[in-house]
Amino acid sequence: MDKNRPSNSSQDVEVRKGPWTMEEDMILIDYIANHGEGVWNTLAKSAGLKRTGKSCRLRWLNYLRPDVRRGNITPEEELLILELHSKWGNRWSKIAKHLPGRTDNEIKNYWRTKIQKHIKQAAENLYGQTCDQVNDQASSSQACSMNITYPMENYSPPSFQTMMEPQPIPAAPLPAAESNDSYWSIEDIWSMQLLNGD
DNA sequence: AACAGAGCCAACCGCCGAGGT
DNA sequence: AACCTCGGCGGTTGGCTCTGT
Repeated sequence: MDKNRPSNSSQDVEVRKGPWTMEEDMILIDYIANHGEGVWNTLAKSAGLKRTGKSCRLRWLNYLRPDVRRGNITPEEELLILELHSKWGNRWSKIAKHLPGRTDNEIKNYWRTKIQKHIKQAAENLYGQTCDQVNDQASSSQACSMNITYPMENYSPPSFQTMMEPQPIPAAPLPAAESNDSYWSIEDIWSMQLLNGD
């Protein structure tokens, strides 16, 4: 049984799903502006929205909140995401707390699209195999499960152009930090992410 | 211009832990 | 202690948009 099933009580109130309309957005914004965030299920009912509390919360946090930043992830943000992901793995909300205005959902989506694509490419370049093949091997290797971190205070970010240009493939999967002017290249980080099992 | 595939992202789903009764 | 409700989280999906052929 789903513990999060909206508490419709006895009367099966119709619950809307799918994309939010502008009217719904306005209702939600207006209600929160006047009453603040409260118990989401109550809020949804009181505001007259035929949505679950969870849906309202998600919409507000990921889209309607005034401090939500939208648009491209900056190179600095990308590096921070990589850094924090290496520490915490898929703890998106935790990572998002360190990126003001970014939501966990946005970071998660960004990771799945942009960064995983780079990891896949790096893996194929490194091993001449498909990412699936590499993942199969990594998942069976104890060495690949270790959590590699790299101190941010010692990190000197490369330029955006450098990051986006194809880098020479490192000879070893885990190059020494000293081998590249004392900081990790973006490809190194991606490779490490790969070997961490992601 | 039309189609197919890839990319992107908003939203839903299911699980878990906290807190209240 | 057991149960219930709620908020929060990570994973997944559906559909829209973009890009290449």
